[in-house]
Amino acid sequence: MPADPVDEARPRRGRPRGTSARQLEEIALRLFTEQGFHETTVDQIAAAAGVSRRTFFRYYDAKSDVLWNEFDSEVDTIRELLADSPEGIPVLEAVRRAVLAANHYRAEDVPELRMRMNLLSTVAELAASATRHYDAWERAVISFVARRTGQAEDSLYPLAVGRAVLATCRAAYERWSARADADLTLYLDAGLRALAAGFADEVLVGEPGV
Amino acid sequence: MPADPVDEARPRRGRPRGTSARQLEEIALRLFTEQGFHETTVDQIAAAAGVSRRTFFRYYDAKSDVLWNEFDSEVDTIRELLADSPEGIPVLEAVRRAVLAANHYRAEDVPELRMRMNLLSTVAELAASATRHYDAWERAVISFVARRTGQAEDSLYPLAVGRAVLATCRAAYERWSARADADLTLYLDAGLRALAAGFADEVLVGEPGV
DNA sequence: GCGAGTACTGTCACCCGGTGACAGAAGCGT
DNA sequence: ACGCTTCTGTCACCGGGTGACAGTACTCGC
Repeated sequence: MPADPVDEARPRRGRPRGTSARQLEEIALRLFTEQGFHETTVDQIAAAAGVSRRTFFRYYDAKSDVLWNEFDSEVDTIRELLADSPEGIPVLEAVRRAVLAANHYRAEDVPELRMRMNLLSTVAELAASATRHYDAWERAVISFVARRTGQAEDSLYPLAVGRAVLATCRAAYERWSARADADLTLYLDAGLRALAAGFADEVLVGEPGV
Repeated sequence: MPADPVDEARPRRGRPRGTSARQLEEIALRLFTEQGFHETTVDQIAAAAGVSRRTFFRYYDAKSDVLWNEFDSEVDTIRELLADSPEGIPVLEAVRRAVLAANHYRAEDVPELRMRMNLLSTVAELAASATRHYDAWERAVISFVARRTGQAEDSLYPLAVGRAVLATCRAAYERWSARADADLTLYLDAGLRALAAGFADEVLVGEPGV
């Protein structure tokens, strides 16, 4: 995402924008759900927003980036929460708290969130694009673990923890978006607790309260 | 990968193949390391193999698939090892053993393996393509966990275990390909043991024996 | 109000990855 | 020799993504 440093105060200098990253995301989400990801061309999204194809690519580097707008901003939240985390508690416990705190959505945003996540986990190309966006997320955790354990960021354990935490969260996201039976944070909590317990056989026997 | 059911006995019916998936992989790996992934076009790979561009896409569905040839076959090994796993031992312990057993490479294959992994973890587009290939790997673990714990395959815990295991292995792969200081299996073993211990702070303090 | 600078926009041309259709090439069996 | 089968090359096309460049619509200083 090249520009768009948040919708600031009105008085800017040059020509005003013809659209916004957020508007493009909304339109894209609607078109994707209506007619499918592959069946929707960038031209269509751009046309629906009243801009040219070239302009679309000035807001997003790729067609598959258009649904990640909101998610990307969540990373900063997690990084801050981890930085403010108290010293005493175990690493995974701190991570769990930060993740849960960052994943509270307003009830009115939930339907859109579910739509987006359904697409992100269903369409192969979108799932592939996840890598790049989760990277920053992962690095936030990795840095935190490396700092807490006094290791280099390219050491095995910080790397493994960062990836495993992310993987667990993605499992929770997916489980949640597939069925509409419980709160997202409930799954995140259960998954991360199981991870911290080493996925011992005892904790694997039951589903979290449905 | 559409066709290529392993190089069978010679006497086949129609026109003989002009190349093989393996040869294309070797050529691609060489060109990618020499001049970069993006700088190498499919035309170049095909030309170096003496076939047309169209033929390349009959061996691989995408340019970014060309380095996954060997890896894809490894999945069957893991699935079999998990199926033959004794009943008594914990789930994660069984998974760890299967992964370690499936990841023994002949010393002469190691340089190529490292080249490939370097590219796969360095080039963004290749890292993104990993999703699809790891999927089968993940599902093997998920099925196993679901069977052992008596849960559905789309339940949270099997999903989380499968993803977390894979994530840990990827961390080990990456750590290994970045530096050439120890055996791959050593990192896999250390990572998976740490995962089974819930990444408790005590085990995170030291690097595995270097 | 008027020009200068600024920040965005559209148009155009181009490359490359990926696909469907179809004809041709090179082996097999009888 | 012939048909069948399997692989191949050529061609045409679509769509994602990019660089270059000109145009547009603002704000600011005067």
